[in-house]
Amino acid sequence: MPGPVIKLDKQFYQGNDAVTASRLLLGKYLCTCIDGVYTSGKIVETEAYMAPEDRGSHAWGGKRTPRTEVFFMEGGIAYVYLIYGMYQLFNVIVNVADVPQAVLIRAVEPAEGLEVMLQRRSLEQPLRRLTGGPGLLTTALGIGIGHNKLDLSGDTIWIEDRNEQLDGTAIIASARVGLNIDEPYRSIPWRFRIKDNKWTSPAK
DNA sequence: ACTCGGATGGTCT
DNA sequence: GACCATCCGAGTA
Repeated sequence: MPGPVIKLDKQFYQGNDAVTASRLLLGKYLCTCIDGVYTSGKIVETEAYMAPEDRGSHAWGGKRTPRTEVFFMEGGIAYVYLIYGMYQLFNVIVNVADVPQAVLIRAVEPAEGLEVMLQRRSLEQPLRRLTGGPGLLTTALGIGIGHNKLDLSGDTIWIEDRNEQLDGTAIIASARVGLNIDEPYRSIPWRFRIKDNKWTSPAK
């Protein structure tokens, strides 16, 4: 018998480090209600950013700037930023205040609101590029820079546990994507994805 | 199947 | 002014 649907709360976000949360978020549902329009997707790929030690993180070394201040808030809020001038990437800040950790959501599998997502992505068919990539899923779900620092316990963007079973052996861990940094952080396997899922992002 | 380059703008030195 | 936690279309095969 399936259990109840539970919205992830402060307990979850503040009670896990980024690596643990990255694994636990696989199989959960990222949901948005933007301008009254509901869409959702099952999280199938994540990456952990473990500042202050992690050189791959924007908050590496505990660096505080206008952009990184969000990292030092309590877990359970959104960090959304612009990359390459055109893509908006969605992260979840986790762990307690002043421990600057985040989980990047890299891919979701479309769940509800398919027509709206297709429209937002200007696609006719649900191809992998509908939601298979960090800059794509935000477009499909209607997430943007304006949602930076948004509290995920509200009713605009949130994550649900629908109590679906996820076998631990079905998780693939590998090196994170696109980081030009020194070892060991270049190669640490902090990218996680559900094995054999067609919606995971194309990058190696 | 793959490799390559262009688009585009905030952030930090 | 260099660097990006990216994506897509064009070219080659």
